[in-house]
Amino acid sequence: MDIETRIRRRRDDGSRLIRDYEALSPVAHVDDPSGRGPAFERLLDHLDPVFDGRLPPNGYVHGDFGAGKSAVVTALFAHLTRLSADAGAVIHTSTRVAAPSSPAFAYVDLREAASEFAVHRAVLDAVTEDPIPEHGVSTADLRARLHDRFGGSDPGAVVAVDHVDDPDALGADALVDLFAGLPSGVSWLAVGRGPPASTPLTDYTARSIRIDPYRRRMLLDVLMARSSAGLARQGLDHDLARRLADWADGNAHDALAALFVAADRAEREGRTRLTEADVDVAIEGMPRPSVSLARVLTLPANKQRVLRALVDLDSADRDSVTATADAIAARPGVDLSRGTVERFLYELAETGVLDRVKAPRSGKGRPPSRVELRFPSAVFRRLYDLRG
DNA sequence: GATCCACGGGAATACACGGATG
DNA sequence: CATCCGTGTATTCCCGTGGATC
Repeated sequence: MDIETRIRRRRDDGSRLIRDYEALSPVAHVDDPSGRGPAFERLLDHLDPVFDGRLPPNGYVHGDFGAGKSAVVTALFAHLTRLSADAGAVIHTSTRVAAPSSPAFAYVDLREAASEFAVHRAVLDAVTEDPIPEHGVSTADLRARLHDRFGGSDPGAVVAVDHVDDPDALGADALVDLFAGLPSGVSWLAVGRGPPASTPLTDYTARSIRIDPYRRRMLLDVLMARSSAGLARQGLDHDLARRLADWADGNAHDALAALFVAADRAEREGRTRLTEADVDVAIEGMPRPSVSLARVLTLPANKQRVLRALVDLDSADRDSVTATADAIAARPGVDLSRGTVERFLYELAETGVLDRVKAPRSGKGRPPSRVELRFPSAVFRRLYDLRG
């Protein structure tokens, strides 16, 4: 916990249950994910060559939703980046005075880098200090810069590429092409949910590393750690945590999301401790399978705006996609055309952020469908509003 | 002037149904 | 009875335009 957080918590009055939303957020990854030691070890084994200044081969990290893949990989790459910076090993300007002596590290989230251009840009941005333009320069141009940097005697870079099988991300074929176009001095570590056999990427990897789902005991630790960081003292009873952990069945995302919903409910009702009912209602209302809130919160701004309006709609306005689009487009703050909102809704359903269910037909023509959320609305609402 | 990308708009296609047709 | 057709919606698909930035 950093100093600012400590001060903020000290200042909070004792009557509030939720002290720190960020600490409860299923989207936030902590610096040192508890209980993932073995996964760290296996990743370090894979990356071992970098400690001799050499490049490891390409790899693929896989595991179920909520197993902690992103948590482990982001934490590990953050540490490695820091270490190599501290060691002065990396000097990354285009006019560098000394050549670095060991590989650089970059973490790229395909949810945020949604095009070939954006991926190239993200890699460059991570390994250089120079600002990289966002416009006015072609993708080929950026690729050329990467070749300039990593084509020759430079020790190269290891790039973690997260969420390779995200429905909104570049497709597998595009990724294969993209990786093939990278200079030989770049080694990649793809991260996805699917087993190795499910992606053509593994045709180009030397190793696959599986991250197992959280064991019950570990998930319990995660819940207790997060609630002690984010809730009032004694806010979460051990038995209730166990109940959440049992229900979540190894999925840390869902466990934390449910905890968040339960805490939100308790707080709204003025309590300073979670009750069994809070947890029951939260679990009851969790869509399963759910879509990652991190995914929802990295959607393009206007799509999030549409979703933000959607979660506040009365059910009366949600009888059909058309009606929903009308209601959303009419809201202040959403200045998209009705047609665009409607298209967004279809697209969001297509990629699994929303669900389309048959609605009772109302008169003539093709029967309409209705959209339902695949994520807990309370969590999205809070986190979205928190970000202003 | 170049580049990327989000929007808007609308054409094309799919679907459901009832009635007409063979 | 099986099929086709017309009508009214729903859904998908595609592409030109323009803003923002370099």
